[in-house]
Amino acid sequence: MRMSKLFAPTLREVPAEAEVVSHQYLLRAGYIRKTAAGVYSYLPLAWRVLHKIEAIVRQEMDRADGQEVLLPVLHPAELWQESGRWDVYGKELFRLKDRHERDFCLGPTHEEIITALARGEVSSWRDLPKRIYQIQTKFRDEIRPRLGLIRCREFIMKDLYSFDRDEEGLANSYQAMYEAYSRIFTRCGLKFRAVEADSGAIGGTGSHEFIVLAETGESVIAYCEACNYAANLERAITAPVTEAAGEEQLPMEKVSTPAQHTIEEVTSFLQVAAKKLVKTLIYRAIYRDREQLVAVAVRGDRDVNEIKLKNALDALEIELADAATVEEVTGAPVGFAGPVGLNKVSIMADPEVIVIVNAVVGANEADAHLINVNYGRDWTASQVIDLKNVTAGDPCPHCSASLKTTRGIEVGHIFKLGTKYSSALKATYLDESGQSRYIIMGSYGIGIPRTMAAAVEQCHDKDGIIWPVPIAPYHVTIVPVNYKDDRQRQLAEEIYAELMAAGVETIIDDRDERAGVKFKDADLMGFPLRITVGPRSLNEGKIELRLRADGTTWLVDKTEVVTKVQTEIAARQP
RNA sequence: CGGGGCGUGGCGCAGUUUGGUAGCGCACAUGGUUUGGGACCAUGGGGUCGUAGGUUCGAAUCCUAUCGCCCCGACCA
Repeated sequence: MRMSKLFAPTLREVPAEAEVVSHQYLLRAGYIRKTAAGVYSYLPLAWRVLHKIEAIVRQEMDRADGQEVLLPVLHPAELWQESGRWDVYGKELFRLKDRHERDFCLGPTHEEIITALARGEVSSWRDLPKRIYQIQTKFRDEIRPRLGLIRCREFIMKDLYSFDRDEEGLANSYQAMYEAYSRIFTRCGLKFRAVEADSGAIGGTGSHEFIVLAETGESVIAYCEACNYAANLERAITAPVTEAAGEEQLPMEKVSTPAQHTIEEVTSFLQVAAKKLVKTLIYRAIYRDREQLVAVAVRGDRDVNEIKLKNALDALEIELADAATVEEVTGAPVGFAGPVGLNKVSIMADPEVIVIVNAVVGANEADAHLINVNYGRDWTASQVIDLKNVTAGDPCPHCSASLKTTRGIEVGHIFKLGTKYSSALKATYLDESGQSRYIIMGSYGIGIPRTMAAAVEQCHDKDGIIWPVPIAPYHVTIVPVNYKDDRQRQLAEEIYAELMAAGVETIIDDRDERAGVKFKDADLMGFPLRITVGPRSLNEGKIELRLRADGTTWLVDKTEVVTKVQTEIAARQP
């Protein structure tokens, strides 16, 4: 490709709307342009990168017995009503009507479509297993699109659905996908971790997320370097605490703590560690037909994990109760709630709380706390269940080594669905004994543009993108320092022709621009290799080959350029 | 949806407080000088100041409404 013809307008300045590096560089280097909030046009360079990612995904899906199809974007409401998600999916679903006032939506995911397809076409155990996938544009009316390509309202996703006869079959499919995903992201040249995830509203019995490690990510994960434990913070757990040793239980006592509301205030006022405090929060749990208030007790140095709480309560939504409600329930202003004598609501306690000896808790009256509170003697919970966020340094639940935390971008998610959709949509097959059974399903997604953005988040420097070779839009760019110089131009064109003939994906910067401009653009666009044709090396009869990643430069003979380029590219294909 | 911020040429911004008919840098075009890390000089083109009402002799500027965009939160494969 000739730079003079390439449609990749670069920007010197950072557009004001771009906050994260992937967004900034993809805009500046001419890969994408925004069409509306969370809706982007992919320009030629981006489209090449996306194709490369898709090609890797296809190969691995096919290798794992996936079969590619293309399903509709436009979904009739009936299928979504049948699964119940027409109501449940909420405002995130893009809805529309046709000219006859019939309801449709734009597909945010395709469980309904694929399950409806399967129920018509799969009838016997002989038809299973099947693994069907597509790469297709999805629509989700996100509450807040953000971070450029990382959270869009329209995006390309690979989604595969597995259909099995039983749990064992599902386990096979799930494992096959787990391995395929690991290969995909490895082949894309990305640093990632597969983590245990909350399966959320999608439901099912198991789920892993594939997280590309990057500081700007929306996900926080906890992982152990000593064993292979890794989980999204939403569901990460820590090894159970053992009984605190030795300390003798003292008589409970009320102390005055005027205007000491927060954990920090109380710990410094009473000179006790936050670990000795019980943080008591009042939550409102919302169900389909009712609401319920609960008190949640975690250790003073902990944060409540609202996902765990929501799951434990099996509620549709949960939210912190407002100040008036807290006062009504506890009889005290916010900041003085405690589990002792709290009888208007049930109490859910984190296991760490009940082993504290001589704890400090709110007294349920203004400006007072209780000290030397002990579980069992002074109060009891209606349920003791893990409700906290783990933090770095907590012991690993598997091996007790110290957990670490890091941020990342969720690029893939695999779910065991079980019969959630097959039962709702009546997708059954006849087993070997002639009995009708629901098909056991799994669903497995990869965000393609998000993967591209995640790669940029992970692979860049102050000058621009540094593409991993497997997903780079072009492998090498040739920069004649002065294209108008006959000798440089001829040699550059010669090398270009040779590389093209050898099948190397090459750009030649044939623009009448100053060298600096071409270098800057090449760095910004992130091609892994750069060939510089200029007087310096030309006078020695050599060509310069430079590695974008670390600036390594080789002076090679003209006749060896193609081989050297091919060698360096091959060396960087995981 | 709650909180905050912003809409002025393709991009980045000034001008708004104090109303007087739009400006700077980049990019773009032409000519010249340059040419190994975003050159310089000269000339030039391009903007109903998001939109709609209102106030006023006069509105980018004041008022009202509305649309769009960004950030934080809630939410979310």
